[in-house]
Amino acid sequence: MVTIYDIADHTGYSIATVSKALNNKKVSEKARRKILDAVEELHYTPNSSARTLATNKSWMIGVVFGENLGSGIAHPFFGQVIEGFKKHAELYNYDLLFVSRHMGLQQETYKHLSHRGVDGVVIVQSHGEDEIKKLDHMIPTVYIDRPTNESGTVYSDNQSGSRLAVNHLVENGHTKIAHIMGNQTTFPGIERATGFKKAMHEHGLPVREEYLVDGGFYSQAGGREAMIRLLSLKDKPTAVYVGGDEMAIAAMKVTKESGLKVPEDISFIGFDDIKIAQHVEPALTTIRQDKELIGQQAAIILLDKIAAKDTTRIVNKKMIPVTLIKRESVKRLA
Amino acid sequence: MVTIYDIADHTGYSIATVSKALNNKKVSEKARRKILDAVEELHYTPNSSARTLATNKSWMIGVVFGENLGSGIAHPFFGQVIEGFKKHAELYNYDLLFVSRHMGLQQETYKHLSHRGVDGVVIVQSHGEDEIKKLDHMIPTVYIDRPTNESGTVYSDNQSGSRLAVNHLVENGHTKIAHIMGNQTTFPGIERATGFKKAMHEHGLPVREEYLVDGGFYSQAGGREAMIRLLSLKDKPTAVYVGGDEMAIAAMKVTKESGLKVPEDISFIGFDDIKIAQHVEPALTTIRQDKELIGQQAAIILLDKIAAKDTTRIVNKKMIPVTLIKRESVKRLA
DNA sequence: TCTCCAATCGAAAGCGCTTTACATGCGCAC
DNA sequence: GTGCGCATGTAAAGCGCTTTCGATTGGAGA
Repeated sequence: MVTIYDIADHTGYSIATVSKALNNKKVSEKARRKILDAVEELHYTPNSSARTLATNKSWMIGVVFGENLGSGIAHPFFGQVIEGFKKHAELYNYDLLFVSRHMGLQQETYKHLSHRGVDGVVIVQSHGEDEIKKLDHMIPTVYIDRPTNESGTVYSDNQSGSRLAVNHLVENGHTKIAHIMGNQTTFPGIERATGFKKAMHEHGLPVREEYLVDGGFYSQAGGREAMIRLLSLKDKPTAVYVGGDEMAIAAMKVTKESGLKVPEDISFIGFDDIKIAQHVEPALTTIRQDKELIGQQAAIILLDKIAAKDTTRIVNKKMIPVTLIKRESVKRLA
Repeated sequence: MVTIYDIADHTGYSIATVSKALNNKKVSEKARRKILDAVEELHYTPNSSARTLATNKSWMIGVVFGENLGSGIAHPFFGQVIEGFKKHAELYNYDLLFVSRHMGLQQETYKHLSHRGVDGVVIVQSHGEDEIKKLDHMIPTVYIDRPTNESGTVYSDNQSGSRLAVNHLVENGHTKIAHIMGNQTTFPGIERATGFKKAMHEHGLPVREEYLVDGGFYSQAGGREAMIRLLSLKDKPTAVYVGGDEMAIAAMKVTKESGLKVPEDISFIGFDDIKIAQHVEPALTTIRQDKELIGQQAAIILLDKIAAKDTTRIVNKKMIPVTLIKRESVKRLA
């Protein structure tokens, strides 16, 4: 391994001067030139551990996926969010460190992150595990899809999304509208359900108890179960607003299996606009979350925090607008 | 920041003893106990940079996505592969470092990786960019979906996949079979096309020039273009084997748009079995690559290399079996 | 009681880099 | 010729940890 000592020997300068030349500090042009030439010639590569040790700055950002996200990196929603985050962070020369979480306890994850000396942390999850809050006292942190009063966070405007969905349904003549909710301990689940109820009230529509079913943690299995419950009702809804595309897709599927037609008999609106949404039959009308933008904004918040050595405990929340994507799963009622 | 010096002061032992206790080296039970207690009490967290500097071992594995993979982490195929890789690497306490590649040149990526001192590198891409080979002389490396004579690599048994596809089509009475190829500078593209030709020959079927079209880099746009060319033929194929699901989905879509029925008029088989495949209409019959397994096997190879300080230049290639997933996009010819 | 050995611990060097505080040498004005 | 200030370079300490090798200790055996 070639070090600055080798460069120093080779050029006749001291290691201090070499270090300065490499860091664009003040040295004569002549020295800089000679040193840079030697760097080239000897194939010198700086050692980031040594630098981190000396400067206490790692240029790494830790990425933590919540345990409930089984698919991790490959998650259809959060994967894209992280990609958006990464693109922005890269511009500022940060690398992303995906830490392992098999140690189980969040407590351990938090220790691990500080062990690694990351400059900041982005946490991707939607519920529970408050233990990790401790992190924030130590390392700049930004949360995605999860509110917090201690830190930065970015999430979609879930309530407006619900309103968009209900409005669209009402405009198409629907009044018997059900809602398959995401788990009610998750932030998006709660917000979307709340928005749904508000929007129904705004239209003077009743929120019927039996039209409000829990679909669990946004999986197809959960969506399927919830829809089955809805289908077993004597007085079925004519439209259902589903708080997640995966659930919505499963819900559509099971209603088709039951012999009903989508959207002729029952209309559907999802939430997320994951890639699959446009490919199912009928193509799913849904509320699109801007995943790239969410990731990017999270990166912006985090980098700001890092730069500011933010000890001021500023709480920064960003709500990202959502849009209605009209496709084929909603039918106008005669 | 609390260091081993603090622990040493607090317990009365030297930093050497503290270090040993923390690393399960030989110290008395009494010392170990006192030290571990102090660690707990003072909330000591080791500093990985210092340790890496001293041991020359970072416990990080660098992850590099090829530039041609626009979607990066969110890629429907490679995202899952990396997730499989991660799961295995985690078991051995490695963290994954996704390095930024905006610096452009592979040359730079390679420097960056050695700058970071990662213990190993996994490269995810399917073509070109040979510059990165240099890496392998420095850092243990494993490639995914890309052959190399210098290193470890894992990929699916593409040729067998093609055979599976062709056999299935032939069994269903098809003889006029076209192939939309992945770009012929990519390894999977070449292999699948080769396998296709071989299989056709085995069945005594001609490989017609105009039935072999290039779909480019596995995108929907490319698949669409290629299919349009096939549809413009006077003598159309009755089945097309598409070297990638994204392309296949687009191809099916455009033939439906053209007024033809799938699979009644034209049957389709894809390759990959990405998540969307089962949701399109008709559900796509395809050759499934075992993404988790590919990732896991890549991790196994890499960790072996790292452990062996492999200077023996062993070339380790693993070919992962593929399976035919029958769904609805292939129709038996009358 | 004395010797000797094994077990246990610690001093110190070193990993590669940054940074402060100071030394050196130069040109310039007087 | 003297003195001054400035530009440039360097010595050395320090970041937190590992590891070698020698010092110390306690106890077993004679």
